[in-house]
Amino acid sequence: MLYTVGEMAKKLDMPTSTLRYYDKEGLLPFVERSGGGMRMFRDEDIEWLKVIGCLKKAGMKLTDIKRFIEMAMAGDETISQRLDLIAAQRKEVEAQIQAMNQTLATLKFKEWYYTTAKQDGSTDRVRNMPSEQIPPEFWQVRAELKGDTVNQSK
Amino acid sequence: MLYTVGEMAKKLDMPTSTLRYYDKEGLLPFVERSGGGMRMFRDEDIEWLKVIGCLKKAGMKLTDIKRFIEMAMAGDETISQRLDLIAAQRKEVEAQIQAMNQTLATLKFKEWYYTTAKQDGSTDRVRNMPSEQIPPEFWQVRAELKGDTVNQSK
DNA sequence: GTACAAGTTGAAGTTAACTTCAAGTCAATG
DNA sequence: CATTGACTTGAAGTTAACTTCAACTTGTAC
Repeated sequence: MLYTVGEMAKKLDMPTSTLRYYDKEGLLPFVERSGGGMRMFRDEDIEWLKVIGCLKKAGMKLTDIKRFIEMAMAGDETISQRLDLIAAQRKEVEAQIQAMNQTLATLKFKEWYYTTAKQDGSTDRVRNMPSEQIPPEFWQVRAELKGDTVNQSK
Repeated sequence: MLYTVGEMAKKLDMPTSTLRYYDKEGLLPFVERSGGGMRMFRDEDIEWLKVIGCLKKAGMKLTDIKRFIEMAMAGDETISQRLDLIAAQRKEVEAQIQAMNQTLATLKFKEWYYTTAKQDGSTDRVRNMPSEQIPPEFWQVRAELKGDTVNQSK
């Protein structure tokens, strides 16, 4: 089955302009052309585009994704490099998730903070609250926000 | 304790240009000025800057962060709005973490894929491998990449 | 009081990843 | 074979969040 750029865009739920842009940037060396010069996507190209989407979500720049695609086009001699790149990116994403969890912890503290303040009708009490009155799961986050040093695990 | 923009930048490990930019954009209405017009940061401003950093990591735009800061400056009447904003952002971050985990799953599949291909010296076998020979934890991800419909839990 | 590092401002430049536009071509339909 | 909607291209425009620059001022150290 062959698809025009518009059909492929609909399948992947993205604008045609993005597909054309990716092609222009060299990310889609696998798309063929009709006699009249139109892009013809194959079914298996969907998988490539989904991989591109994954790498993008992982935070890779288009130029780096391009290099990955070029490696893949080069064939089996690049398998090891591709593995390295994917493994590095996996570690990257794991680090990002860790960072996001830290951000989440801070937001949860702030949510508790404003929930408490809302009950009081004022931030006065919660702002100056001593640690003993604060749920333990927030101790770490609050200390970091305030710049206090806190007991390190050791 | 008072700090100049340079001292504060060092404390927060960010360029002075960013602090000045944030100030220009109205994110730092709390910084005072010396007689000669220099920004004087207080210790408690560090906390505000860390909160701004948290909201930025959470994916908020500077204009929205500005609105939050303005609310905080307005005082206790805005507690409820601030709570709503933080709670919404917390949900946002939870969704982002979920999405990141999906991306991670795809990368892990790809890592297995290229590890297998590397052992074979070719992608041929793994590319056409039937599901039975693939570790079950990758079935879902591979099916989504290929666009296959897979058994939904129901 | 002079040097000089560090501060100030407004304006312009940068970057990535698109999007929009204009002018023209292709292909399916009746 | 004419219409029309979807396609083509290169070029220019957009956006957010900064960074850099130039010209000038402030504050501290000697």
